[in-house]
Amino acid sequence: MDPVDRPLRVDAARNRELLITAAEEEFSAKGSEVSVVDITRRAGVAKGTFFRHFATKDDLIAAIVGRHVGALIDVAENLREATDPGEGLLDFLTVAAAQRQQYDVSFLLRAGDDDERVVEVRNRLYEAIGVLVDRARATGAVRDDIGATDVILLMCAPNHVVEYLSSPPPDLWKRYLAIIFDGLRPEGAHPLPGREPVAVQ
Amino acid sequence: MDPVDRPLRVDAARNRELLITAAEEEFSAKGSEVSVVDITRRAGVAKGTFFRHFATKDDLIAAIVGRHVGALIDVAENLREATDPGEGLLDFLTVAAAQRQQYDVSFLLRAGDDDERVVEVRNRLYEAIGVLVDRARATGAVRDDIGATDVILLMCAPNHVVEYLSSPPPDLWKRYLAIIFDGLRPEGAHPLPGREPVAVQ
DNA sequence: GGACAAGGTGACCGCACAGTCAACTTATCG
DNA sequence: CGATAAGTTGACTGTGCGGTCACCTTGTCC
Repeated sequence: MDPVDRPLRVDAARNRELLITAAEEEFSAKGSEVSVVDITRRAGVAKGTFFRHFATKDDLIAAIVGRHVGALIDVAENLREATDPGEGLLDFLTVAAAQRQQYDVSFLLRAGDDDERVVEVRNRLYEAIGVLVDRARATGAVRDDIGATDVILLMCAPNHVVEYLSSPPPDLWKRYLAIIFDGLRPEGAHPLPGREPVAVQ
Repeated sequence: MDPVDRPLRVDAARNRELLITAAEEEFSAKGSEVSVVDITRRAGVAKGTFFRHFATKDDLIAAIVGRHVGALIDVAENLREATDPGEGLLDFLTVAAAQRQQYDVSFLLRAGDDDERVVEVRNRLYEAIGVLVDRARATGAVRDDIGATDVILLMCAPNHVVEYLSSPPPDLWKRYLAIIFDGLRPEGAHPLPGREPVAVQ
């Protein structure tokens, strides 16, 4: 339908990148309470420019999520071949938490978000995590009564819990990832109530 | 200073209670994104009535936090005498999570909240938790490299993680409390990176 | 270099929000 | 009762938001 996939003019490409970067920085600094003018002010462009590149604010969010979750999917897929699957899963969770420490877009993954692009990339990520969890469980690196959904739900917790501090040390999340991962190990595990929830979304 | 502490007129007392209850229900249903008109509509009173009882929206929030956190402080103080301190700590975390399942006001406890009434009641809660953690650690029920601040930070995680599902089973938090508490036990604990953060706020 | 489409701009719109207030209603008390 | 202070009401204000658009600027291509 589109006549040609004509490339962006150089100034347009630069402004688009400025907007995405500015948005990441704003979301990182202020959480989810960021307005379009906040973003354009940091990017140094006018409001109209924002809406030339992104039809709605949610479009920009989908672009950011695509970028970050795409990177995470790559990490997860590379770790499929890890010789020690338990280490592979822990490595993935570490990379994921470190990424969120810089640009936390995890609130964009919460259920109830109806944007189809976000849902699609989220599902691809969750499939990739499922592979890592299954391998880790098969080798006894994690307890056998947990599944991929459990890991997905717990994945963001190390980053979230440190937000109760007003200025947490930048790598405090490592401490809570270690505690939670110890809870996933088979040694000294107490039986879990209920059953694994069926799926995310 | 006040001339007399004259009691509220009966209709005023009833409306005040209606507003607090309606606010709890709204916060419980929609999270933190609740407007004053949402609350007054559910309470069945006009907007002006809200602002006669609470000077600002934050005043109402402080009243709700006071009520809920006060109840939690009572629970923590009663569990000081528990014969098994490990069970006592787990009982406290269970009651706290169950309470949040109904009315989650944990977002009101996040750092950066400047309301002094909220800060004061929060600190009293954290002191009470500190006693429970110290006793549990002294008897070897929890690993010796964690402290009260760690438990405080992890306390809300079981409720938060289930919010990534669109309609989680109502007691799914029990599963993640069990996993996290297993991570706090001494059996099979791997050494933690970093050190315990100094304090909340 | 000139023509023109692509891109940039900021005043503007409609809306939802927290908070105000003058006019009205009612519980309380002698 | 009747008087009056206490409480209620909803239209109103000001602010900030996401999004629009007519006009202006500039990169691109011959």
